[in-house]
This record gives sequence, structure tokens and C-alpha cells, in this order.
Amino acid sequence: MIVLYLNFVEQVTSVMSDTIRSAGFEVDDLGLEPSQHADLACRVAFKLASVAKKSPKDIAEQIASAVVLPDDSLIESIQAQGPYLNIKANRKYLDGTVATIRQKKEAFGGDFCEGTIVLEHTSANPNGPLHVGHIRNSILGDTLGRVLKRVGYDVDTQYYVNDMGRQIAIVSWAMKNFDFDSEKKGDHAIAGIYIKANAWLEEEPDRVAEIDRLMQLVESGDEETIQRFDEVVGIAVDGIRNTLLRMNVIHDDFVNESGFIRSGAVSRIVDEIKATGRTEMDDGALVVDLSDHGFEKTLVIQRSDGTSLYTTRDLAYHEWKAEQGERVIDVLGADHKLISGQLKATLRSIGKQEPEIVIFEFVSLPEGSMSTRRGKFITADELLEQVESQALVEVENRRPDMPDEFKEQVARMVGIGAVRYDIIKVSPEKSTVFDWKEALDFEKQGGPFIQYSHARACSILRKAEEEGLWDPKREIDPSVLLEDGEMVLIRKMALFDHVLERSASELKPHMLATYARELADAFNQFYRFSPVISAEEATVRNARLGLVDCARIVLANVLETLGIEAPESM
RNA sequence: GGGCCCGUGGCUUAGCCAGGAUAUAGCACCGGGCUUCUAACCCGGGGGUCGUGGGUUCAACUCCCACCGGGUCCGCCA
Repeated sequence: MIVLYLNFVEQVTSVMSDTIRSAGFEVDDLGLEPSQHADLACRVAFKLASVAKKSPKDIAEQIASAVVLPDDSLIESIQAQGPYLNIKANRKYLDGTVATIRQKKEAFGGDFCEGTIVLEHTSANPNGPLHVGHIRNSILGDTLGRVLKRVGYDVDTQYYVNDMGRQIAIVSWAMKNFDFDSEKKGDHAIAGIYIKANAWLEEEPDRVAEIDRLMQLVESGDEETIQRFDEVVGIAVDGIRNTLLRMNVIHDDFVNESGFIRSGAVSRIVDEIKATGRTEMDDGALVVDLSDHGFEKTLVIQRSDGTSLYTTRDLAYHEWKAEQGERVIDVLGADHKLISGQLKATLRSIGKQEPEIVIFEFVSLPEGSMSTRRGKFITADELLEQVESQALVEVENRRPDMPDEFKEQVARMVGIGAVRYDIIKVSPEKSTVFDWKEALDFEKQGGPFIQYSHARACSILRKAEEEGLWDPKREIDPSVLLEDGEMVLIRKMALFDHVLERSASELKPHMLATYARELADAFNQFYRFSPVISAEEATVRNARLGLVDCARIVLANVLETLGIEAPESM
């Protein structure tokens, strides 16, 4: 028997709809949501008030008194409190939640959607290492991917590699003209020559023609130039991928832009756009008129020398992505807002599927915006190093007797957890300013707090097992869990599906961060007030151990969805 | 100049799109708690004209308009 929050909502919806109809009202939206006053609160009386010409309070009371609960219900009561209808879940719901978590374990939470999604995120230019702005994209994208996978979608995450744009031409050119520091990590060394090249090109603008020439050669398929581009791109992407994996950010595919030139997809799609009659020549460049889609300015899709632009290749890429999945989602920085709108409009105009776009605002430095070209950025690698070494100090303080290997491993997990949590907890439309002091200050109730809660749960279970008091396979009787802290924790765990559902449907993974904190909070309060191993009655101790096991499972599942490792000890 | 985003206690932040019950949490501040399952913890307290001014509504942090402040974008970069 699967008894969960979503079933509860279904039952409430059904009972409430029936009751309201039998009371002679009609309504489509019940306005149900979790509330601090009940498991679900219903605001429907407000909506009915104006139609029924009665006070919301009277309507709520009328509805409440007409409720007939089915025999096999998960609903304890539906009571009017002023204009609100407060719906409480019953014991069966609580006990069922505990049983379900113990039965489903790491599969608890999600698995109620189906379909395929292509999710593109990060896609930073391979002209240097990822910086602290890029990783907002990576962490947002990776967490979103994890959320979508958990709710049941088949997700393919992709990094779109710009392997033939102007920046790469500059890097390739720089490789010949400047010293490449092979001592450094590849992506950092690439940035080194890229920055120098840009500075030089600014002083000697005549040399820009050499860059243009390289782009023409690569677009026309010149083998030697392509090889030189591939070489620098490979070096940079290796470094970037290394950083991503270090942060637990996993891409299923790295897709090269150049592939769409070579396959002919780009020229094919340009022809398709031309065929709509909305293109024109402007100063030798081919532009698309999107005024009927609300864009005043035209969109350039071909340079006057005939080469393609990022946008052009992106059109072909999106056409291809739409063939790979039913939904296409892109995570992009706010600077792409206009261009992504134009991209969507162009795809629409040729009858292609448009992507769903998740936009995040910028991360800047106290002295201004970041720029790879000007060398003004803090790299993700540097951030991770600093955070991990700070985390090591914290572990040393707390667990001085543990072996170095343990300390380092915990520092790594905690450092990454702190970074990922700090970034994902803020809603993406907020622009932020990077601050070293804040980044290295392990905020209370951040990633490490949640990881700590998980470690505590593990350590309680470990100790109980050592003392022969616990076996993970043991049957428990959850109905003896009657303390406030116990029931609050169970209710919070039951909401995991609700949070996943909203997070996935709104493409807002930051909601999961709030939930993770609340869950850890509920667990901490429970074990602070309810002794587990030293509980007097065996049945209570047993049930509490089962509850700790549940908390351990749900915390681990939430952390996994956030891309944060769950240490068993820290 | 135009478009878009943001503006919530000293600082960071949830809630806003789908308006309703005392506005969420953390940091900092004040007070309390380790002979008891790891104190990266827990309990209590002070602190808010939800940028400003209008409007819609029985009800506005939430919707609409104007303004102020910050960010960002505005064709041959990505």
C-alpha cells in the first residue's frame, strides 16, 4: 500500500469537491495548500462568498458540517476555523508515510511524471576556466536535472560546446603567438593566453583580420584550422569538465557546435528561414525580421562574410534537441534573455519546437561584473580550494582524533555541499555579489547543517546496531510515535513529494533547498527532545529507531537531489 | 532613451506568477542549555512603514500604474 501526501491531496480534493457540490456551490479551484495550521488548508470559502452572498465564515462552517468522510480515508477531520477549512490527516497517513519510506528507501520521493527532456546548462565558452558566475548556471542546471530525474523524467543533460566562435578563434590564434603555461591546469592556461591576446588585439586592431580569417577557414572546413581549434577546445573542456565533476555536476553529453555546420543543418535551417520571406540583407549581413513577434530589432543570422554566428548554430542545435526529447529546457544567464526570445521566435516562425528557458541573474564582484576577456573573475577551482581548506579547519576542530583521510574526505563533501547549497538556495532571479567572507563563512543551517543531520541519524543507527538494539529490517509500530516532534518530522517527510512536484513543474530547484533545511530542522528537534536509544519502552525505542531510519533515508534522498553528498559521519 | 529582472529587520534571504489566518529563515545582537544518541546542535528574546506614492479589492509583500534606487540587454560577441 502506497500512502503518501499526493494521495492525501487527491482524497481531500475529491471529498471537498463532493461536499461543495452537495452544499449547492460550484467551484473549480479549491485553493488547497499545506499550512502551518493543518496538513492542508482550503480557502474556497473566500471564493464562494461573493457568489453565495454569504460571509466566508458561514460558508466554511456550512461546508465543514456537510463533510462526509469515506471509511477508508486518510483524513482525520475537516474543520472550519473562521473563513478557512483546515484539513488534518489521520494516523493512517502518518503510519503509512513511515511504512512507505522504509519500504521504498532511496526510491522514496518522486516518480510520478514521465517523458523525455533535453536539459542544457553551463555551456560556458571554452576560453578559460569556469568562474563563480558560471557555476550558478551549473548548479542550477544540475540540481534541476536531478529534480526532473527524481520526479520521473528521462533527462539528458547537455553541455553545448562553442568550438568555433570568435573567442575560440582568438584562443587558437593566441596559442601561436603567446606562451602557453603548461604547468597550469589547462583551462586556466587557456585563459592566460586568451586574456593576453585580447589586450594585444585592442592595441593592434589590424590583427583582427587574422581572427576573421581563422573563422572563415574553420567554417569552410579547413582541416588544419579545425585541428588547431579542436586542440585548444579540448584542453579547455577537459579542465572545465574536471571542475564540474568536482562539484558533482554531471553532463550526459558534450555537444559540439561545429557538428551542425558539418552536417549541413545550419545551412538547411538558414534556407528554411529564408523561405519564410522574413529575411533581408542589411549591410551584407543576413537578418531576420521578427517584428511580428514583438522584436523591434532584426536578428543577424549570417555575417557579411558569409560565416554563421552562435545564434545560427544554436537554431540548428535546438532543432536537433527537439528530436532528442519531448521537452527542451535551457538554463541561461540573464544576458541571454533577449537573444533567447529571438531564438524562440525564429524557431516558432519555421514551425519548430521552442525551448523552455530558465533564466538566472548575474553574479558580480564587488568591483563590478566578471569578464573572462579582461581577466576579471574568481575561478570555481579557487573557490572550491578555499572552501575545502576552510572546511578542513572546521573538521580539525571538531574531530581531531580522526585519521587525515577521514578529515579530508569530510572537508571535501562539506565544502562542496556548502557551495552548492549557498548557490541553489537563492532564487535565480536575484542578482548576487560574490563575497569571499560570506563564501567561507559556513552559514548555520546551510549545506553542512543538513549533512550533519544525516550524519547524526546514521550515527544513532550505527550505535544502536552495535548495541544489538537495531536491525534495519526490523518491523516497527509507528503508531506509538505520538510526540509533537515525531509527528512534525513525519509530516515534513511526507511533503517531499509535494516539494518535488512544485519544484519540477515550476522549474525552481531552490524550493528544495528550503525544504531540506526544514527537514533537517525537524529531525534535529525530534532527536533533541525524544531519546532514541535510551527510550524506556522497547516498542517506542524501536519505533523511534525506525523513524531515525526514515529521516536518514529522506535526508539522503533530498541531499542526493541537491547534488550534495550525505556523509555517514562528520 | 527603450525592454527585462531585483528592492522584505543592521546584513543575506523565503513568500509574490495562482491576493486571504500573527511576513520565512539564517548571520549579527541579548539570555539559557554539553556526566545523557557528534553542541557543524537546541530553547528563549529584542529588532520589519515588505523601496516610495497612487489605484483595484471585503482583503495587497502578492495584482495594476507612476516614480526612485541597483543590475542587465539593446544586429554581424556568446
